[in-house]
Amino acid sequence: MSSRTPKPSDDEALQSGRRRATINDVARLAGVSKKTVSRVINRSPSVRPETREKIEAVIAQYGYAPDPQARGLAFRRSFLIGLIYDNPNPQYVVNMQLGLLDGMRGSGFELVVHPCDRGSTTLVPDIRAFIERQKLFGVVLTPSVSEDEAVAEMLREIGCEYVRVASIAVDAEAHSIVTRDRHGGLLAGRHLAGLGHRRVGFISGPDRFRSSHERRGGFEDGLKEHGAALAADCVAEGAYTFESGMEAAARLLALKDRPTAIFAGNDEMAAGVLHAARQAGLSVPGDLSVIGFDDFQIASRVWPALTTIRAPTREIGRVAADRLLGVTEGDRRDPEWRMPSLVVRESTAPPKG
Amino acid sequence: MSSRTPKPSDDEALQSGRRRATINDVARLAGVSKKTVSRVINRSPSVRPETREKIEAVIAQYGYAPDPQARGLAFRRSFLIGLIYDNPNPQYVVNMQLGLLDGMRGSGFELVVHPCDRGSTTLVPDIRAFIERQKLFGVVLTPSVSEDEAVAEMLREIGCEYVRVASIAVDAEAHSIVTRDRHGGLLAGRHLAGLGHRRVGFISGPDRFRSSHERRGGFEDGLKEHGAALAADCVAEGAYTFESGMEAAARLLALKDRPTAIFAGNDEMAAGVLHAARQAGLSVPGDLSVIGFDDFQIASRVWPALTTIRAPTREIGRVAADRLLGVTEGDRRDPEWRMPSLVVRESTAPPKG
DNA sequence: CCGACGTGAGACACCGGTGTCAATGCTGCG
DNA sequence: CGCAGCATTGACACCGGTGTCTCACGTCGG
Repeated sequence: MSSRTPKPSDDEALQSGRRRATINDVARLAGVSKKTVSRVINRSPSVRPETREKIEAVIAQYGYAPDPQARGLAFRRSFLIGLIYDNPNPQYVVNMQLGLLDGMRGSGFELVVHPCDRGSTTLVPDIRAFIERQKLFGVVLTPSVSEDEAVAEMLREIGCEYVRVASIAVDAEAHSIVTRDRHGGLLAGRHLAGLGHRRVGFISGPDRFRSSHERRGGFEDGLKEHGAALAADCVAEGAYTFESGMEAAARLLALKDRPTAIFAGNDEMAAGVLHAARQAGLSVPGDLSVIGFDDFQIASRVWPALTTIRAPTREIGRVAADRLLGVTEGDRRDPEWRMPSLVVRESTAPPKG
Repeated sequence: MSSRTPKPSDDEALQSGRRRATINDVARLAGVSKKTVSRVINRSPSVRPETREKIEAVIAQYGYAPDPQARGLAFRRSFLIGLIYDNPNPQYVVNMQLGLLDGMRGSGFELVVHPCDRGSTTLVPDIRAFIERQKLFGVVLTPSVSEDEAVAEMLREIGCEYVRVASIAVDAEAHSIVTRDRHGGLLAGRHLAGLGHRRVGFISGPDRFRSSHERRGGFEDGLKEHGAALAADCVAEGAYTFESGMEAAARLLALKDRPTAIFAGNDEMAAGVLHAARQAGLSVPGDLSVIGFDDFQIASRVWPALTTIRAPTREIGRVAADRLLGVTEGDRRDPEWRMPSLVVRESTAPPKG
């Protein structure tokens, strides 16, 4: 009994559940030192099995759980994981959160959310302050912050664990989760060209998003497989927003030789394309096929429901959490399940005539 | 100088910024005890102005910020706020998060997200474990967990600060933020009846959501103002989901004397109504007016764009954070800005003939 | 001039864990 | 039988703050 005996009232509170057990209580009740209890908690191998069992019995009996704050203070590190994002799409954010929580369940870690502004001049110090203040265990970065090298460098400098979710490998394997946007684009290209479309349009996301380029690159590859190609005048830049999609589509549909199909960089913009088509008096998919990217809720809410590329955002989130927490099994297991896939609905059809 | 002098290497690290300053450093450099520094941090009045200034100068010079974990350990409380929700709508969740973060900015608190399952039999113990483990400062509950009395009682029992966001006052004023769904329903009723609709339909949310009843109640009030009423056969129960809205609408549209307008409990279901109308060969708003609730992104993405009731979710979030952190000014200032409001788009029109 | 009193500040223990190092007991070997 | 060597365990300091109590130092009234 290394620690001072508690006042009777304290012990009473513990018995009745009004007070949570601490490591001192467990040590006292098990008749060992708190350090040994600490060893059991941390799975140190140098504890005799019978001692371990005795301690574990007390832990179970009183439902003891170590205090993350005290533990963190001693470890100089908290049990919090930060999600740092700069993404206008709520669907993406929520799915990513759900995926991360899937991967963190039962780990004792919690998720702290931190939206930020990629364009801010104080981006790096802001993120740094956030991490250092809370002594975060690690952070997950999603596009487009994940594509910022200055942020990554700062993270390395301060020694913070991190995982970057991006459409290409932007970092060492341990820090990078690839979303294979290029493959998604390929599926879109194959699908449209396979239906017989030859003059097709593409609406990209913002230039600063790596995914904009990957989706386009894959798209062109897919078209090529069927002998089609993306004409320069059929490319318009959007901003991954509904309005930008609508405007970009209006431009494409105003061309003399207008495309018979449009691949929009995400579902939001694809919804904008549908509106533009309606305003131009074109029917979808009769006069114009439309394909999106993401397969978020909106894809099935609009009319006609969008053919789109499903991005496994939630699954990606789970893998990111696993990676951060050092879980490695299941990660390589069948990488297919976290590849983008084609979801055919009603917005695509062969071209007329 | 109460604390031991650090090794020269430590001091060097501090100077170069490689090590963050602690309260001991500040105390030593200011020539006071750490307790006095603590007093300055906590705005204790019993510090002489000149002493305070001296300490504040050192704090500013070294960019000292107290460690939330150490502080939390001593306070027996963390600087984390939990968002506990059970809401299938990502738009709602993200807007609420943004609002909370608005209110928390600069406070030194962080937001931890915690989705849960209202239907789970272990709901109360799960939430309790979450709070006690992290010693949360407080939590924000949103519908429908916010309407669970067992959860609220547990929170009171363990002495956790909390704010419940709900459509009616479910608790003492300090713990309750009212979203005035009834008023929103009223606006919808006035709008439809004002346009001349007399036979109108209503699709409610799930029974366990208080908002389902409030929106309906307000709706009936609004109809009554114009001498209209909600017939019993024109009410269908949905689940606040797209599919449920579609199914409920299909039932209403199959009535012999079908309604000329439908008020759906939220935008997701309203989108479902649009699909059902299309399948029934009805044009909106020509043959059928549709009005939703929330004014989330989807409302303007569908076609025709939805007339809907805008719920100021983000603003509500900000108020919730203010309330939790004890900010009271600005709270009562102009309550209008956080009332639901009518947004007229293209899905409503006077009935034919 | 003296004692009561209020104010500002420090000493010390404590919050609930972990790191370091020394002590203990047991085993195997010369 | 004596001792090196390993496996276990504990004592103690420490992580970076706060609560409690004490003390030194005026000030003021009698």
